[in-house]
Amino acid sequence: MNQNMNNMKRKTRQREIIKQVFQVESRPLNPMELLGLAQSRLSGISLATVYRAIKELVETEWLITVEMPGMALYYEINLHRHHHHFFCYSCSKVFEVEGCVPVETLTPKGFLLESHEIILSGQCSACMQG
Amino acid sequence: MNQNMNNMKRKTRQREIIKQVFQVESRPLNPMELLGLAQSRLSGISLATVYRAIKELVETEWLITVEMPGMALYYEINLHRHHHHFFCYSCSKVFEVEGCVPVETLTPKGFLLESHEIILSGQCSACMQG
DNA sequence: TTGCAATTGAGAATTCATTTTCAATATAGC
DNA sequence: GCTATATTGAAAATGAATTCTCAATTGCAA
Repeated sequence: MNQNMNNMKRKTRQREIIKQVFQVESRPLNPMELLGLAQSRLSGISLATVYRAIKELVETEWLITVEMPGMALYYEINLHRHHHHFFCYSCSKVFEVEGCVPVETLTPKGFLLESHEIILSGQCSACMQG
Repeated sequence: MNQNMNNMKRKTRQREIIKQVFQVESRPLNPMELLGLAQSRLSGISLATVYRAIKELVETEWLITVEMPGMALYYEINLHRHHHHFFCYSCSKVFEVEGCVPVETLTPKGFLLESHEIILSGQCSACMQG
């Protein structure tokens, strides 16, 4: 009878916590970072659940993928805003960077520029002070 | 007696061809691209040999690593020149891009910028014409 | 040419991120 | 509270890139 329940997404403690972590941290996270942060709120949470939640949240576009060169994927809340990233060599955290620069001037002759990515690296302010 | 031969690097057909391919293509190559191009010059060449040669050439700094977001590593001849890259969505080839833009203006307050990476993406001139 | 260590090819092994399996558990409609 | 089923945790399985193993081959000094 209750056909309406088929394939219905349920609100679970794990999924709520995973979204909370992204909101509280407000920076891109990779699956292992996310696992650690989620476990500090609910110790039993598993890596499989983290991956499952990420997958769903990317599919619904609540999260977007951040590809950092040479690293596992990071994910961040989809803010629908053009921006770039800063990678900290000390703590390996990734941060959002606002603004942009005129990269189209670099496009080689005859090439069509469709998108671009700028990755700054160095030390974040927390690591500079530590 | 002949201690001098210990650990000596030998000049082999395979290694010469691998270096030639980088010089002729003059763009970053990943191991599979390199294997294909090398095999067209010497059909028996194996993937293990390609990886071994890359490893040596990176150690001697004849090659440098190019990390493209979300992709296997690419390698390019070390020209000791600051530059960036263009990734073609159609043919997946990576090209060197000359010049730079003032990215330091993007650095968040309190952060220390040590290096940066700019990756342009779109279509290369060959794919635009095809 | 000879001898021997460096190098090679082929495939097995490893590594690591991610996905799947499945029995146990928990959510939501009744 | 009861029930159906979506979700979970734990561990096994997968997939892809890279490294290793080892017997056969090759480069090079003598």
